[in-house]
Amino acid sequence: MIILSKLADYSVIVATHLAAHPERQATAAAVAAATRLPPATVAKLLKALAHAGLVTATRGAAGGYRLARLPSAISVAQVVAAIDGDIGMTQCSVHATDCDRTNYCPTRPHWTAINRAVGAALSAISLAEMIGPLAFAPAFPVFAEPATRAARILMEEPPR
Amino acid sequence: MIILSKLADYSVIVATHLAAHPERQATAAAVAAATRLPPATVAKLLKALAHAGLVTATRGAAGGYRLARLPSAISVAQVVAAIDGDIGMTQCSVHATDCDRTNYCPTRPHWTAINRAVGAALSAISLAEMIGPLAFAPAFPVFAEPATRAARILMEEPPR
DNA sequence: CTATTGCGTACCAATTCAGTCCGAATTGGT
DNA sequence: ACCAATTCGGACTGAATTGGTACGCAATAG
Repeated sequence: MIILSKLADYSVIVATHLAAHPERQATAAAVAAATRLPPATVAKLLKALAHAGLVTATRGAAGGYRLARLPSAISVAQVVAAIDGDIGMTQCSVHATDCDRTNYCPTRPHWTAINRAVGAALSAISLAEMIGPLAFAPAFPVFAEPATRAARILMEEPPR
Repeated sequence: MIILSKLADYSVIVATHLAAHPERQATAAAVAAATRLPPATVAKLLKALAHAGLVTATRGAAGGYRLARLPSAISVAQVVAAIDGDIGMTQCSVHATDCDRTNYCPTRPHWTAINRAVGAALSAISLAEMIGPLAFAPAFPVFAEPATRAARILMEEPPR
């Protein structure tokens, strides 16, 4: 099970690359060369990011892309959402009206809570943090037996 | 962007239904009728869950399915993994060898950390908790500006 | 004026996904 | 001994989504 689409994955790589070199403005081709991703696809991604307002584009010769804000002010969730749309675990959590089971489905409120948690996890990490070394280290084994409290999901930040 | 596949979503509903009625053993058709999901699909899901050892199947007349363990000992992550395979945010976090960018991709360690966090979030919730009322309530807005600490992602459990 | 670069859209190929069906194996009842 | 009910384990198909490309247009620097 792969949660992020390939394009969303790429877009984070592209955005992180821009964040790593904030001084110069890079063309789509240059970013593609640096990240070794397909040029046409990178161009498409940068267009989408520009549309979402995360990067600014200057046209014409000597044009290129540049982050619209500081790397610390752009979250991974925003980059992913620019490509894949809203984050949600299930069908009914994205467009709730489509699910005719809404009334008698007991799992729905839990899904929305889980959604919020996952979305928050991605919102909590900025591009600046993606460049640097690991800032946190969750220690839970992923497939452990269920813990008693869902609140203890992420770990404390280690002492720096 | 929808994170879980429809089948994984259904499988949680099916498993939750079994967890809600642990006394009787239900046929695939009965579960399908109760959940109003396509019968053939429910049968397929139950097969997969049985293969993963989460439910036990008894064949023959008066056969049916039953949870293999107590609802509190089965996590949502296990149900999802039985259908969709391992949980991972990106390609390279599931099968790391395929990604030839491993060496120079600075985002990879962060993804693995995020993966663990999401997997832990799903592992922390058992089927028993999916039946009952909400046990936790994350209060973070999903698309807020990135917080400084990724560790503060999930909220404290509210006083019961 | 021309080369370069982004913009928008349309398009194609391939993979994955949701769902169905069928024969075999197993068990309970008559 | 036989039959009906039910799961098991495949294969199979049709559709939807995704990844990736191509092309014409607009804008800008030199």
